[in-house]
Amino acid sequence: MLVASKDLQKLVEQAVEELRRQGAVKGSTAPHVTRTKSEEHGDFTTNYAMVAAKAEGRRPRELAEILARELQRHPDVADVQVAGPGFVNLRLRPETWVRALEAPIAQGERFGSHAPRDEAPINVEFVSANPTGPLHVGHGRGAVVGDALVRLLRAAGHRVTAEYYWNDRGRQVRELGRSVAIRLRQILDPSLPPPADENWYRGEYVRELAREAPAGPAFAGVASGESTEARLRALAALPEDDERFVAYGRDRMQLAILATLAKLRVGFDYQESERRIAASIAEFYAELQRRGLALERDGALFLATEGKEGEDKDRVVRKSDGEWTYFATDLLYHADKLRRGFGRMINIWGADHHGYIPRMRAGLAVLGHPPQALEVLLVQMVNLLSDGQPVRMSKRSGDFVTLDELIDEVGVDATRYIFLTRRHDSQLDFDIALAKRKTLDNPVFYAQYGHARLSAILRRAEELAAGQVPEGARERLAAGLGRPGAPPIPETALSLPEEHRLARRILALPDAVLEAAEAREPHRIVYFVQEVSQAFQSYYTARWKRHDDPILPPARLSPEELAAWDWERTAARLRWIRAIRAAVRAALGIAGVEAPDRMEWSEDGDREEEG
RNA sequence: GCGCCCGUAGCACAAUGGAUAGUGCAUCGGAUUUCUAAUCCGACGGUUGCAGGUUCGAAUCCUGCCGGGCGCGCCA
Repeated sequence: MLVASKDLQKLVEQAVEELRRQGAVKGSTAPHVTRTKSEEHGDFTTNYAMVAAKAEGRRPRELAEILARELQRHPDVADVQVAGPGFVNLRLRPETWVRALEAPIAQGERFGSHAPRDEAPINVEFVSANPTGPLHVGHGRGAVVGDALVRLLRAAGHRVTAEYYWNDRGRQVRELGRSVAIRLRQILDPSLPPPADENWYRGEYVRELAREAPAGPAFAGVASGESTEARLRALAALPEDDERFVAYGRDRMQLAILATLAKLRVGFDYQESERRIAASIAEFYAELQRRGLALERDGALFLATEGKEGEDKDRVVRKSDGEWTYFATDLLYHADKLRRGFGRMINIWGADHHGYIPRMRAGLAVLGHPPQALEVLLVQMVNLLSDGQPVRMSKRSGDFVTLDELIDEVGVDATRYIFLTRRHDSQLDFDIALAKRKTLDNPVFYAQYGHARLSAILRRAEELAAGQVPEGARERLAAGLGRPGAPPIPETALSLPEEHRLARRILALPDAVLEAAEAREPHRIVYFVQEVSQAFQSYYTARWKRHDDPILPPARLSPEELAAWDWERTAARLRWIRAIRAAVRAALGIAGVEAPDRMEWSEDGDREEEG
């Protein structure tokens, strides 16, 4: 059946090929088919005639006429029009669209997903925040965009590994360990002055880590038996740079971060550790040095990145004090990803890291890898607002609004949905008050409400079918609800233009998934949900407003009126609603947002509140 | 100074090089005897920052300028 762009693409290609066989065209130009933007232009369009005009030595309109005549022959094609400078616009028969609704109904939440591709898997690395503190709101956006991208790529048929890279060694985690030690001492002696330097972590969470330290497994040998007080003393006696503080702080923060992400429905297939990667670092760079790709200068080791990917200088991998730089391990890590068999690496970074991209690409180029194998999506910053007013992100030194707090405040669905309402590279205003509001200006509410309404109609139809209904109504309802053995519903029973329009829209989801995955833009799926919800809500209200033509018969109808009801039309609409609901669910599933079957209306009456 | 990103309606943002540049919010006007009530319809609103260029066709690609953001450590 012809409802996806690739089907139409094939149809037009075959038409051009047929014309070539007949000698009507030379056929050296490949046609390209797209969906139309406007309904007046039909369902699909091709600009073939304009693109090919020069090579064919014909006028575009003339070519278009020839192609149109050929396309007209397909049974699913209702009509073909030549328009404007030479567009060939193609419209499918309404029955073709209605029949195609079987796909979302049969596939359910998998609708829109494509068969696995025979390609190298894609690695998507995201969040990768240092295990030195709780995640903040900005990390949340990266997490949701990354997770939605993983879901989207999988729907498009890619094999994908979702990955987290822990920077679990180096100065930052050492400072966290030291900070725990400092706070431990302060618990025992509150008059102790804080260290003079600014490097240590002063957040409240570090105090908490210190308080809970005596129970930490890292200290099993140090702090056993006796009272908490005694165990605290034993720990505080350890030197500030004791490795056990580092291990304790790091392990606790890793667990805390993963717990926050799990709450946000974000999970990983693989977690890589910098400690593990770094084990082979000396060997790795010694080899590069032997091959002349890394050079020692002034006691430091430089990678020969100058002149690659726009890099204007060589980059340090080992400092003169003998420490390896972040870049050194990062590069080794990415080389290792390629060794693990990934054809493509997509990294999601905060926008402030954009200067790092050429360096990484240049590094890969030095190693002889294609630099394009690394794709970086930069996620722009999030402005937290409440009713349009900026929310202060920093309460005091070291503290900020954490991702945990945000999720608890507005809920997982709202958090995810709102993070997906903008393209990753544009700044995002996150209005907390708006996200909680149950009004149509809250996009999360609007989308979920639309889905709940669809479910409510089906629920009501079930009730009807189970109750007292006239002769013939029960089996029509059963057909509409998709029960086995029910009589078929003729395609023509769904007849309104807006019904056909919405059918076409939801049937575009498989194409939308491919396009969004290709563009790495999960936010398009949210737009899809928004559009479908809007179209349906409009239809719903309009049907009801007319009174004479709701989807289901109103409860107040008399037995005579019920007997005269057009149950076949109702059945066709129920089937249509099941298809819409499947498409909305599938799309929300890619966003990782729940599709509720009913809305919970708050009792304290939000509508009384002033805006 | 060099490099990257961005500039679209009052605001927030869409738009594979396609046709009359869309959607939400806000504002104003209207509908509504609920199948879930908070829904819906309409109007207003644009020299796509400016000037050139490429193209049958430019918001989109190229060049220059103007304006905004960010990055340019032997930091992480």
